[in-house]
Amino acid sequence: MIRKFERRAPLDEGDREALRGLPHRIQTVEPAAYIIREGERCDRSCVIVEGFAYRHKVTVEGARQIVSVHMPGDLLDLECALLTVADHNVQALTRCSVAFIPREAIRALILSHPRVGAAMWVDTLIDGAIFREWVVNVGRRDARSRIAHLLCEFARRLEAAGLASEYRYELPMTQEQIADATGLTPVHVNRVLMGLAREGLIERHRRFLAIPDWEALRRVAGFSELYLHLDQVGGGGGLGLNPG
Amino acid sequence: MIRKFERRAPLDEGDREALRGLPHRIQTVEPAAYIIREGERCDRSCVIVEGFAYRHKVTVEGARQIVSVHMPGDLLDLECALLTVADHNVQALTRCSVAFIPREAIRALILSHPRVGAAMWVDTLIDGAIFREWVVNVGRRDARSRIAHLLCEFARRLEAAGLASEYRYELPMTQEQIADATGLTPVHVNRVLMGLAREGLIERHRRFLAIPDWEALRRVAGFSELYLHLDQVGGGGGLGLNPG
DNA sequence: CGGACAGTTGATCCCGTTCAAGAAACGTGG
DNA sequence: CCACGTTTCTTGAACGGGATCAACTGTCCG
Repeated sequence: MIRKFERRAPLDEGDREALRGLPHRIQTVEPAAYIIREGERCDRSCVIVEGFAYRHKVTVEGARQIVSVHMPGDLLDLECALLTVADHNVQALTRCSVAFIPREAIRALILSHPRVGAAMWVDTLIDGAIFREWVVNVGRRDARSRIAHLLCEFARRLEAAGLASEYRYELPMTQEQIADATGLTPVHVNRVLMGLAREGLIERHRRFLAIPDWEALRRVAGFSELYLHLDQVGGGGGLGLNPG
Repeated sequence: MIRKFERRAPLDEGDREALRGLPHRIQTVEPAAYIIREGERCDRSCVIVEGFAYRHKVTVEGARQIVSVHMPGDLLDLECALLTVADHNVQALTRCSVAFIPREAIRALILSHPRVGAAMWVDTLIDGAIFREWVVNVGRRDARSRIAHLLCEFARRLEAAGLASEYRYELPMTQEQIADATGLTPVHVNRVLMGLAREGLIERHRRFLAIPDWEALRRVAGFSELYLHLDQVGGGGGLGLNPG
C-alpha cells in the first residue's frame, strides 16, 4: 500500500527496504474529520491508503477555498515533516484509511536514503505544479471552463491511480465542495453542471460522471495534462537517479 | 550570492563546501526575456542573484495568469532538475542576474549531500505554501482584499530578503502585471489602488509604495504571514537536520 | 518633438452572486 | 418498510462587482 509510491523513481533494494520499514500506524478517518488543522504544530506525515482527502483554507470573512484534492497513494503533508506549523487544513472527503508516519522517521529516511528523498521531493514538485494550474483555473477561466477543467483533471488523475477508466468515475465531492474548489457558488456550479450535461459534454447519475466526448470537454476546459507530469507518477521514467 | 540559501538549514562544512562548489554560470537577463518556456525540456535550474522574475501560464483563450513572483535568493526551477518538461513560463520582471546550474550537478549534489537536498526541498515546500495562498487569494477574496493581500505579501517577503523596511518598497510590477497576478483587469487594479490610496491605506509615488498603517492594511487583506514560513527562510531554526 | 507605453477616468454591460423556496436523495429509527 | 429530518440538488428573480470599451493624460526616451 505505502509502497505504491516506490514507482515514482527507480530505487534500489535498500531503498525499498527502508521504505517498507518505515514505522506507521494505519487509521480510519470519518468523512469531514480533520487530519490536520491550520496553525497546529504537527509531527507526522501521512499517506492515503484508501479514500479521498482535501486541503483547504478559510479567509477571515469565512469563505472557504479548497486548494487541492488527494487520492489513494498520495503523500500528504511532507510539510509537517520539514516545516514547523501547518498553514492549512486537511480534511477527509470520504471515509478514508490513512497511514501516519512520524516526522522523525521521514527525516531520518531522507538523510540515510537520499534517493527516496528525491522521489518524495518529486511528489512535492508535482503538487506544486497542480497548485499553479489551480491558480490559473481560478484566476483566468470562466465558470464553465473552470468546472470542465476540474472534471478533466480528476479524470486523468483517477485513471493514473487506477480508479477510473474510459473517462467514467465517481466524483467524491458535493456541488458545494466543487464550488469551494473553483471559487464559485454552489448555485452557479449546479447551473454549469446542468448546462454541460444538457450540451452532452458530461453525463451524470448521482455522483457518477461520464465524459462521452473527451476531446470536446478537453477543449472547453482548455485542459492540457502536461502539468500533471503523469509520466513521472507511474513509470518513473524521467528521474534518472538510478542506483549506481 | 548563491550561498544566501545556506541559511535555510543548518549545514555542516562539507555541505557548504559542496554548495559553493556547484558549477554555475551567471548571466544577465533583460526585462521580459524568457528564462524558461512552457513545454521545453530544460536541463538547468537557477538562482536569482539580483532582480525579479515571475512564473506564468497562458490559457488557450490567451489570458495570462502570473502564478508567482521571485526575488533575489530564490531558487527557481528545481522542477527542471527533477521533472522532465517545464509546465509554465518563467520570465524576467526586471533586468536581473541569474546563476544557472546544470541539472546533473544538482542531482549529484542531493544524492551526495542529502542535508542540502532537504534544505532545497524546504524551499519547494514554502513555494507550495505560497501557491496555496494564491489559490485562496484569487478564488475567495474580492478585488480590494486581493490586491491588499498581494501588497502585504510583498512587504513581508521583501523585508525578509532585506530589500525593504518599515513597509516601504518599490513594487517591481506594472498595474497590468498586478492584474495578471490577481486575476483582475488592469483597469480595475487601477481603481482599487486609487481607492486604497484615497483611504490612506497605502501611499504611492510612481512604483514606490509605503504602508503607513500596517495593521489596517493587514486587516483589509485578511493577511496572515504564517504561510510564508519566514522562520525557516532566515534562521533555519526548525529544520532540525543538524549535522551529526 | 513625437511615439510608445503606463496609468487614469467614465459609461455601459454581463457573468456570477444573492436570496429564496421547492424537489430529490439519504440516513436513521420506529 | 415507511415516516421524517437533514443534507444535497434544482430552479427562479433581482442585484452588483468587476469587465469591457473607449478616450485622455502623463512620462519616459530616442
